[in-house]
Amino acid sequence: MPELPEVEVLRRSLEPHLVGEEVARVEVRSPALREPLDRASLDRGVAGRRIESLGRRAKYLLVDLSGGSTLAVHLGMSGRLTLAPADAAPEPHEHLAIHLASGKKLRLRDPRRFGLAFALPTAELPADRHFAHLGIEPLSEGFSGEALARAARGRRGPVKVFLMDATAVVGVGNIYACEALFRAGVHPGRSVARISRPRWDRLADSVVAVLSQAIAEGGTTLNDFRNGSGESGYFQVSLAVYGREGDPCLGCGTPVRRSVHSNRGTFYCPRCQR
DNA sequence: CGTAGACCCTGCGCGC
DNA sequence: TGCGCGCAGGGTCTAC
Repeated sequence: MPELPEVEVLRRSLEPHLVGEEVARVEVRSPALREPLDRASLDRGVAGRRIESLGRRAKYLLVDLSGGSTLAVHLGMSGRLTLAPADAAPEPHEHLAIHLASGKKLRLRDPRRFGLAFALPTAELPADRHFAHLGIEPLSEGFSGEALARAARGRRGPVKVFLMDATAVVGVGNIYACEALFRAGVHPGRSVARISRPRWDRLADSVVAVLSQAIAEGGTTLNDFRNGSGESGYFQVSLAVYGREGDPCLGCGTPVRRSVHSNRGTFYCPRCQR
């Protein structure tokens, strides 16, 4: 489910339910995620603490806890984080449950197990190996065509791969990379070395527009977390090219084409995107 | 040193 | 209907 907009929608929808809650206990049901869940570290850094706020960095959801501790959760490809009554039967692939003193539990389900969850002292977060290498936040003040051009300097390869490279820009995954490139009229296979400044400007604008719109649209359907259904607004988002191979381009009617970049499907209009 | 590709894992939808 | 195949929104590691 998660690129930046999905994580941001999740953050906003969970926050009012979680802030002020106290963590009663941490239940590690199955530790086998991308990195094994560390029961002792989660106990130390999460159990018994109060949730103060929810943040986000890249595609990580950050649960800030009392005493200067942070719980970081990454949903990978198939992760779902939902609220449920504490006595609700565990779902299949429910790896972790954060039990709250109020009688609810925050549960992490992740069939493909590409996700992560770990605790760390908040002060150590910037230097932590999961975060230290991350690039610019696309919805932050400093993001612009100039910032993109600067990040791309000295790099090669297709611009689509660059947009999805978290050491350059964070939060842009496969869907929104395709959508932003379509909106900007830029061919996904174009080399980053051959992107003019006006194109970088258009690309930056498109990335911001696509992510913002997705957040806004996801935000219209975010009552799910009360009933724990786990659905998000994801499929409500109107996609222009992603998943539309062979269907007419919304701009010119040319069939949308699919190619592959670093093992990820790429959707684009061969006529509108150059 | 970058960059391209393989790989981690399970589930689902499609074509036969 | 049943089954095998390809594909899936993540990141990282290795071989060039």
